[in-house]
Amino acid sequence: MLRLSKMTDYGTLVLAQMSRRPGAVHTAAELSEATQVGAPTVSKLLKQLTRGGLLTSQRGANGGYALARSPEDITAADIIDAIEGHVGITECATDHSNCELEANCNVGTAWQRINVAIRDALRDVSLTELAQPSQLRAPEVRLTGSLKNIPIKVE
Amino acid sequence: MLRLSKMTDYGTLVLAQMSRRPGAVHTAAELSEATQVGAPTVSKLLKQLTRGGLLTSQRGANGGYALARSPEDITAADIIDAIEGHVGITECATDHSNCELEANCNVGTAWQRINVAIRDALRDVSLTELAQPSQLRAPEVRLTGSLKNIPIKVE
DNA sequence: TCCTAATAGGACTAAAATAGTACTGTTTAC
DNA sequence: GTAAACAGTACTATTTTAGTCCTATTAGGA
Repeated sequence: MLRLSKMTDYGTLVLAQMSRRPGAVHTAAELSEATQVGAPTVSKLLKQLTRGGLLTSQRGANGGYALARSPEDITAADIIDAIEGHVGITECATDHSNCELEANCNVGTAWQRINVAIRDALRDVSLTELAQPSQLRAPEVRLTGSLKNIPIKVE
Repeated sequence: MLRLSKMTDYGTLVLAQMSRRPGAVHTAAELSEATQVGAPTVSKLLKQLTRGGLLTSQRGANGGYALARSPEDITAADIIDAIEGHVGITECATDHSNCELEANCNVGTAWQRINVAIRDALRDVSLTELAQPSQLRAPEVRLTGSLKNIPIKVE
């Protein structure tokens, strides 16, 4: 847990690809070709990103998708929100039926603090940075292959 | 995504319960009773937490589990590591077979930066804080019921 | 020594979330 | 009017997570 879904991974690839020509209009087929992610999947992602306000779409012949704003103004938080929905670190149920012991459930604000810190971190990184080839490579980390192949060892 | 699994949620409840009497030895049955989490599940959690070094265990009659160190020295990161394993925000595969396009996969260090920020946030919160009844309640947040029932709305 | 209380470990099943696909409808350019 | 392209939705398959159960091991006490 605490990791990105594959869809977000793919979504980042697609957006990174688009950010190479920020003004251009890209078709789903073209982006699928460029990223090697399956066409139906790319199509689904593009719809989600459009609904999330990150892309604009143009129907019909010569239509396609374009970035709704400059890559600097798109953050990791935006991408995750668009693809995974706006979820926090803890689940939330509007229904309280399964919790008998109130004594144990004062475990709230500390997690909220963590959650805010996470969102700050996510908001602090732009698509531009996400799309950038990495100059400083961590010594033991291999950086070929897609995002999902980057072993991240923290501490 | 980017949320805690139920097991981590339960694990926190169990640890919070134990932190009330930091030196004491608790049996799995007792903790299940106190937290209302199913006995086999609590048992499984306690094993994981023990393997993770957060608890010490004593077998046999009068045996049970105790905190391996003071609640101040147990962090949210420790709990997550013990229960969910030491994972980063991105998946990691040792096998590179599915990634054809190397051009798209320079998307590494920015995620690493985010990952480090997240781990810092998790390391900054101790079990003591997690177990504390929350004094400052966010206005719209209901803090009765278990952890999973706290709707966390960020921004 | 034997019985009971307790954890250790692992295998297995069930449920839920995710990923991926397919189909049908709508819009627009030529 | 036809083809290109997105929009929306429903469905299936896969994977992950949650939860249960069984057997083994350890330790205390009668």
